[in-house]
Amino acid sequence: MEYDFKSIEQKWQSWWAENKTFQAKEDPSRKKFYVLDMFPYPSGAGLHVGHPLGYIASDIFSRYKRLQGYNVLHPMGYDSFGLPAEQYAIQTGQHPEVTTTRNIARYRSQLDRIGFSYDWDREVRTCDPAYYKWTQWAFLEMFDSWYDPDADKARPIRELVARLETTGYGDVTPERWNAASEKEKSDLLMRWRIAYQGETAVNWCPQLGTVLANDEVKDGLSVRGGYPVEQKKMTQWQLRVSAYAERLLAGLDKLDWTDSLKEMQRNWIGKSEGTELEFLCGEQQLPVTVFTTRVDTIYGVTFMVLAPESALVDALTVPAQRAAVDEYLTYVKKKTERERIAETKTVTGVFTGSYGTNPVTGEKIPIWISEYVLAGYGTGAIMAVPAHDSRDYAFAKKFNLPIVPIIEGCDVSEESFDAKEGKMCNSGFLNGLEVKVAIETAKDYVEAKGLGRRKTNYRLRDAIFSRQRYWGEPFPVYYKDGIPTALPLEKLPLTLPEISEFKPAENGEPPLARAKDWTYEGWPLEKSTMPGFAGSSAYYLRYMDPHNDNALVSREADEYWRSVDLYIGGTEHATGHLIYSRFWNKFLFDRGYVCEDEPFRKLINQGMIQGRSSFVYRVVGTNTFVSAGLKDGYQTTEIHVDISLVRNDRLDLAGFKAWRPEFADADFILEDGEYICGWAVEKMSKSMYNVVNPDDICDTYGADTLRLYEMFLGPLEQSKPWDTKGIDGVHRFLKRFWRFFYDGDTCLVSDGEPTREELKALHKLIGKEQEDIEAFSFNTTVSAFMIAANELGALKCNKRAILEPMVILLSPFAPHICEELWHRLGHETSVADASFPEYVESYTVEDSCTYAVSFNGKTRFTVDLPKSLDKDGVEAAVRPLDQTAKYVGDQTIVKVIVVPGKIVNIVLK
RNA sequence: GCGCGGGUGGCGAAAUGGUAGACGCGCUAGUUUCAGGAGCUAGUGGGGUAAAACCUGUGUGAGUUCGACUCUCAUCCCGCGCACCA
Repeated sequence: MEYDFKSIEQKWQSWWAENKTFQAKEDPSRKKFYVLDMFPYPSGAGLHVGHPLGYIASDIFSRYKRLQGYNVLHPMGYDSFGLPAEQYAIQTGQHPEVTTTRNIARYRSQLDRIGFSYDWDREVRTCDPAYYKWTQWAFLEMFDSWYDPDADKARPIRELVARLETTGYGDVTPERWNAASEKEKSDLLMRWRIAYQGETAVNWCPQLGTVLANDEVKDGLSVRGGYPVEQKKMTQWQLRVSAYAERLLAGLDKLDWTDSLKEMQRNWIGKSEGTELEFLCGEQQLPVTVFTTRVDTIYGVTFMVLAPESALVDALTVPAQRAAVDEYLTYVKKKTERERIAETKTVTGVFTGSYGTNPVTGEKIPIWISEYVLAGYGTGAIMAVPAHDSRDYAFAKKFNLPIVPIIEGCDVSEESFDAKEGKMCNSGFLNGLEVKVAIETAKDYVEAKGLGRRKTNYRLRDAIFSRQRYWGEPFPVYYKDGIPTALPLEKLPLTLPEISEFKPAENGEPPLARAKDWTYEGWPLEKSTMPGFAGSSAYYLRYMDPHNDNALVSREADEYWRSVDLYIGGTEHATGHLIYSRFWNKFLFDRGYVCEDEPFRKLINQGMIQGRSSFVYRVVGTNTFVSAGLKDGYQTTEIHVDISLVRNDRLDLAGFKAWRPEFADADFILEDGEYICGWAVEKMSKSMYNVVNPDDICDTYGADTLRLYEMFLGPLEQSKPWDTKGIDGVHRFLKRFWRFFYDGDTCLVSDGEPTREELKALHKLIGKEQEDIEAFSFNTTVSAFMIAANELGALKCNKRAILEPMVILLSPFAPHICEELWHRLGHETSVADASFPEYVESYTVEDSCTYAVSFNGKTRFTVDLPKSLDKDGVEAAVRPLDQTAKYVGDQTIVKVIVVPGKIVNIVLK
């Protein structure tokens, strides 16, 4: 019987499901390993061949760990709340739940065909009330907590209330607190709660009708849909992520993530250490605080700049400048975020008419307003040092403000000197100091004189947590006398009400305003819902204990599974999900609900798989198509052609004619009797006719081939184009592998003793597979299988003692064929429960000098050498021996290069 | 501007400082099969040769080294991230 992947794959997929082969159970007697994929958002388009790349890698790793004896948790679920389903609902009137359920079913059937070892009993869906009960619970816990900077962790809000009542906290005295009304108390507590309501500038997207978080906006456009976003002041629910900035930053050091991803998070958190200084400004001598990282340049300050949104603008504008300032503010306000970004090179600004006093020099300097100063960062006001800051420089040049260099010998006639190097001059007590020293000296000076203080700023903002949307978790909050009040825990989950239409209500309120009786005990419930990242922030915890109705995760389950050992997913979540999850987890850790403060110990980012589009070239004005190699002789238009009509860049002419009516009578100019298509690497999308569906690959080649091929394509972390033409290679390998066992219906497997050569081939593979899988180098592992097959094929080896371990080795990559062969070899239990073959190094040691070998690290040989060594050629006997490097005379051999028969080179130390 | 990755055959790619291009695709030749497809054998960086020999070759230039795709410096290009962040 030939390798019949179709029946094999179906058979074992059902068998695994029936036998619950991959069900994970807590078992304290066994070592655990938790392998997690970033769960997908089930979109209407279904999976293309790029989506499963990471899933295949994690599945291989899971199965590998299981063979190594670990108790593996490998779950899957769906991130099923979110904008696209709701946009679709608005357009079609279909309930998002309906489309979401349908999309999930499609995803599931696509995933099932690939033969993943998921424990589907642990599936979670973020839109399931039994799941989002715990999202709402976590929100209430955050609402019920404050960040205690002394303990450096979140604590119950009642502890803060107790302090406010007795000793006061911050600028709130006990007298003020105790005299405050309920409403005032609520407002005050919002200043400290982890989940709080507050007014800030938000990213408002009119087309989507909702606010968005910073990571949901890119280049002034919404990430979902690409609609323009504008800044707007609104009162919103927010999460105090900024309180965790330092811990989120410090925690990175302990994580086994790639440097680039850590760097992205560091950039996003944006720590900057500097100084805050007070300048007395205007007639009223208003103290204005500025933030700077370069106090050393204080003698070079020639003006100040306020952000247009700064609260001080009004007070510092003198009557004579009022009209000009108003005009400028109107101009700024009119601009969308996108225009602002596009025009960053244009320098704009206006003079307030006021002057401030440099606290160190006493000098009077003009105060300007400009949009290059951001209200949201630092204090929204800066001291400008045009000589040593390029933005200040551009501004000074434009408005003819003085530029005073304060570093010896620098030339500021053409551009500013931003580097932190050189010796200070024109700077009073700082003169002669190196810049780096001067920064510290100036900081000390300013603090000692009481002019300012050291201050650390972060770019990381609190997360805006409300969305004016329907398809998300409702906030478990109602407004009692206008005071935001937590719903009692026993009322959770607060389920989404049915509504008839998904558009915002006529009065501009969120869609939930359309719900009948959206109240609790007669009080109105919150009408916005939570954002997409809410449900994905703790899903990895829920997998540990998905059916628990009393807790997000039980203590036992949490203490057993602890945290994710390996997390695989795309890099697009670097500054969104991966920040929020870490924040969320740290919060739960602070409050004692989980035992690890970091959720994902190791993280791998799989690359994207791009499409490979094919083109035909139509000669302009005709219905004649010219082959790619000849197109230069004609004037042509490039037309995307469906890649299913193309094989190895050769066009299926009949298929092409049948594809579209207008091509039915197409003519072709061929080269060597064939039409060669052009190609390009582009994103996979329907409009480019380059989408490859994994189902189709499973139909023609089988899931095992798909799995092997996706791994073989190249390094996991690298982005690469999908090119179906290489797939035959791995498919051939599987067919060859099958033929080691069967020739037609004849079983070839014999019981003989393996030879040393055969054992060598096997153990080379075992060693390579262990090494490569641990290093996530799956493409070279697949190569190693092929090499082993070549070697064993040349040896005509059909011995059980070799083939049986081969089946185990291959099973993480190609589980179906291996399961089939495993059972045919007489086993009754799954190959997934076998043990990984033990590696014996001595089998792989070379016993002839066929290859170059070295003595450094892995020792393969010792060499008998004469005591006197001649660089140009040494006669020596080389003996195979797996021992460590020996001495030659009193010198250590560091390396010896050997080619057949002679020593090429010797290195001594 | 700052930061992080990368540049190796026609293509995807391998190479602890030690025979560069493993493995696969594609291509070429041979062979097998009624055929479709597939299988098997050999070859395949470039130049050179009847075949060898030989010369050359990992973006570019320098350096360290007996020896560099690999390490260091400079430079050019590509990808990604962050960015009027003071």
